[in-house]
Amino acid sequence: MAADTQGTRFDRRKARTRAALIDAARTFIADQGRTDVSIQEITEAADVGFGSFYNHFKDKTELFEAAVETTLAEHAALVDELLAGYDDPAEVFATSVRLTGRLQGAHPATVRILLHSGTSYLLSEHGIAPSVLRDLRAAAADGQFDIDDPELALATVGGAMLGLLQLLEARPEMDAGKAADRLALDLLRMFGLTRKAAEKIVSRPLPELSVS
Amino acid sequence: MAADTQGTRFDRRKARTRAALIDAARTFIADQGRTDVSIQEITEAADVGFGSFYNHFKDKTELFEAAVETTLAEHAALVDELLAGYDDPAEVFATSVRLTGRLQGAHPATVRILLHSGTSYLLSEHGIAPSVLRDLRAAAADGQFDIDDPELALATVGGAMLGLLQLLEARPEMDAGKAADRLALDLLRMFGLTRKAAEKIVSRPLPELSVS
DNA sequence: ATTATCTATAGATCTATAGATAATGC
DNA sequence: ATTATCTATAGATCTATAGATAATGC
Repeated sequence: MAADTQGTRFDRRKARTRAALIDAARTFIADQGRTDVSIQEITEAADVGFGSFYNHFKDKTELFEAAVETTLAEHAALVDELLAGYDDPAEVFATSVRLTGRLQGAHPATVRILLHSGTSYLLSEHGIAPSVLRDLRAAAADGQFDIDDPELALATVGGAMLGLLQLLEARPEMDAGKAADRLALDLLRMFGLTRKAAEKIVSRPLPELSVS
Repeated sequence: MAADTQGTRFDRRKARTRAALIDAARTFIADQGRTDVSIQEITEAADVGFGSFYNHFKDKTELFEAAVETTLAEHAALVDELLAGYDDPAEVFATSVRLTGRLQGAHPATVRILLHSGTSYLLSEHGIAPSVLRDLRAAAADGQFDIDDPELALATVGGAMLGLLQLLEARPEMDAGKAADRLALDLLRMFGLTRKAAEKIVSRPLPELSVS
């Protein structure tokens, strides 16, 4: 069997402990929305000795920051992978929105964690923000999108996206795909496309989002 | 002198203590982004005896919820008052966005608290959500806005608004008024207005936002 | 007389560390 | 030999309550 990771067996054991702690932290955020659990509860949930916590994190804040950043990174990696085949910036943008709006079924914990972090990570290096910003700049540069300030556009669409996820959490009976597609359409229109042009982009087939 | 409030002097004293606690809680959120301060720190900041806390709140959660709700209510009252003279739904909507984007100068603590609460209050009864929803429905009903699902529209614009506030927090050198007006324009366009029509609405004079 | 406020404190909880144990490297 | 893990615990902190005090109502 191949090793899970690079490095010695020692390193892998260490990484496993760290991952167990981060996973426990993520579960507390996603299931209970709480970050004020005791370190003891965390190590118990991670099935790890209490003292091991301090081998990896200075305090709880550091653990929860790592947990959120890990989640953002995984989300970004997922979207990146699914969008590998696309290259038109407007389509890449619209597809990111359509996919993220459909995330709840396959990755409910990720959605909860994104919502828990609120807007504080909208401009973060760790999530999809950098690549979305790149797409927005590209679409603005080739004249597809009418954008004045790409960072403002990024903050706007990121916030709107969180708003959609929040609504879907509150209204589980809603059709998430329909709502996500509508948001994508609205955002394209916000960038100056006609309804017709936007509909065309939004009705293209989506890559498959599989449960992990 | 007139009493601050209805009720007996007893009631007023009680209300003052409660308000001091809520104010202390708001200051902790706004200045430090922390809700994990001890009850002792809170009562000290409020200059209130420790035990008094329990006359008003069951626990810290209850206090901080009250603090956020109070802030949302004040924000809604402020926007309501400033918009008293307007009646065209599209203009009311655009003006709400333009004003809230300019909130930071006059009410920085309010902005911090809105951001701290993230998207969780986007659909709350206590803030401006109910009246924005009303405006969106009205604008959709008379054909000014192309909206399919008013709640989706509400979540979208609320999230976008939070995104703007987050960006302005991170980039204090930005021109808040310009950014807010641009967001208002973009959102109008999102609802199907042409750039020209949106510009016309967004260039109307604003009511004055005074520091309180 | 009533009720909110305040002070003091018991008991619970929580953090951070020290020292022992176990796993791996070389 | 080295290093992460684990267990145990001292000391700090924190919560919730009890009981005393002070302000107001009638």
